[in-house]
Amino acid sequence: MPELPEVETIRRQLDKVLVGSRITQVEVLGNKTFEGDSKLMLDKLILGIERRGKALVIKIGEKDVEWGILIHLKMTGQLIYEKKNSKGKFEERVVGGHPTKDFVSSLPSSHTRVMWKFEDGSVLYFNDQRLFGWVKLVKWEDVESEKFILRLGKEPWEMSKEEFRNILNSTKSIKVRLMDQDKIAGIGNIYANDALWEARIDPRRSAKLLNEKEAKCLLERVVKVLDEGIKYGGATAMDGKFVNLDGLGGTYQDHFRVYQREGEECLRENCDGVVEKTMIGGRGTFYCPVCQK
DNA sequence: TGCCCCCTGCAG
DNA sequence: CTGCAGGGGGCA
Repeated sequence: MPELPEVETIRRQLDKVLVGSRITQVEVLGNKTFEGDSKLMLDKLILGIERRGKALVIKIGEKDVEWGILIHLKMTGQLIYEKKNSKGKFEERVVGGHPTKDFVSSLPSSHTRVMWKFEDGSVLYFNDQRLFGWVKLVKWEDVESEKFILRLGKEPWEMSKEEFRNILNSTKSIKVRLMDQDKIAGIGNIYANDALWEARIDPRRSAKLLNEKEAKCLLERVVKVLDEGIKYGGATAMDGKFVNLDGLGGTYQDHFRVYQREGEECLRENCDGVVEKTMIGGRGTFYCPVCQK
């Protein structure tokens, strides 16, 4: 469910609350989510929180032995950090991921798959409704050679316009290509739709038919909407349900260009188009048929 | 390169 | 009840 801006928001939040904590207990519920020997995480310190594309990497260790906890939230994964005071009252709750009532319910919930408990009594929950997400423990030196990490393309910010043009050499639709994590990492359905609207490009067009100017513009707009997504803390649709929580209630949804705006007026000045919805590669695709060519 | 699959839950 | 959900892997 989360794309790069949502995962980056979660990363920044966890970085503030988790680094320096010591894991005292780990619980794995069910056998689908976690891969590795969970006992190896016991007594380790959280050293840092990193991100690779849409995956999080929590660096843990003790002395010279370091491990990486790879986490992919896929469509419905959530990370919820909860800290209570000595009276058992919520002191802090940091949430990120798929917007369900799990965010405001008592934990663990029926969707909790992994729990990490820390020395100070705080707990990190990995919840996942649809069981697509995964958590994997690997030695730190093996993180970069993990299959998922190894395949990832560059982040949009690191990509030159020449490199971007090269990855567009495909008969696939431009939208499908933008979302191909092996080619460029981090873009999902929301930001692909919105970046294409920004660049005035029809998402159904074949990637290889974009000219140099269009490709350059598109890369700029990808960076623009991702930056904006991060600035607004990602997109969530919890509609104020974050009351009393120091949460990750992002507000990018208030800035959607076309995503989920089917039937509404195109936001471009002097365009009288109405946003349409179609399916590309099995994913809902929103665009303005008037100004996106 | 397209399709189907992994799953659960919710809106229409 | 069907279709759809912000992801990605495997298959031919």
